[in-house]
Amino acid sequence: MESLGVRKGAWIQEEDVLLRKCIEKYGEGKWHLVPLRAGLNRCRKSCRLRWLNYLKPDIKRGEFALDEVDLMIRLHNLLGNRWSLIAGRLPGRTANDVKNYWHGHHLKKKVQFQEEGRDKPQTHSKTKAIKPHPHKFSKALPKFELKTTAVDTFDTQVSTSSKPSSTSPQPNDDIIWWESLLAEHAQMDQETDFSASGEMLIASLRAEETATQKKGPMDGMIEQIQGGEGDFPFDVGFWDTPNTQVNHLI
DNA sequence: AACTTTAACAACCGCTTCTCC
DNA sequence: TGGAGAAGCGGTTGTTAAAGT
Repeated sequence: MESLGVRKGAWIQEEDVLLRKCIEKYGEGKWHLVPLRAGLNRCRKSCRLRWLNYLKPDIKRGEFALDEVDLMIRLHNLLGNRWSLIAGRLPGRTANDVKNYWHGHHLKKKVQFQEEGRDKPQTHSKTKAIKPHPHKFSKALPKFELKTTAVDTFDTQVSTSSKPSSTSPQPNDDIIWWESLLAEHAQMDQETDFSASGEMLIASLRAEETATQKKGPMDGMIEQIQGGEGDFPFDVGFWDTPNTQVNHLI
């Protein structure tokens, strides 16, 4: 329960200053303490969102670049409306930014294309999304236990793929499973450029696995797919020239 | 006035921690 | 001491209101 009588609506500059000072002093996290520490009459979630979507120093503002849009479309095609995961692969962009852009710009263009009877833009009429693994893993969960639940039709198709056993994790089994899963997905996308998405992910995962042998294959992948801010090929130039750098990986 | 853009809220979910038995 | 349920928290996403053009 949030305390009664908390302020709502647009933030004023004074509040921003208080919040910024508080985060600078105590760091991110412990959001339930932030209103108290900052002396703000706001609920914890309001403070958190204000920081993450607006005040955080590394937030990139302004128009989305073409390569960002391209990557966004690819990831949306792969993941569905998992805005936080998509934003995690777009440095400086927040889930809110991505979501707003998608609704404000991308869907509008999509409708425009359809109305003009032109070739469909780079999106699908029906998203076939891969539901990523849980954002956090319970300590009680076996290391390789996957918890995939159906998102829409795609997941039911995917469920027919033989998933690696959680009880006997074999090296590469998870990669192989993802490989076939993404290959299925890529096949559905053959008429578009998005077929590269799955291969990009697989190539990245393999590279990641090689680079971090000390980790299990899924560890690296999960971290990446969860949208962490670690080093990931997606962020370092793989996508600078969409659709052109994929070939050398194949 | 209509449309677009964007910040913020509300609802929901999953996980962790706490409390009780 | 361990299990079950409740409560709290952080995080995500859909929606909407307000500001801007």
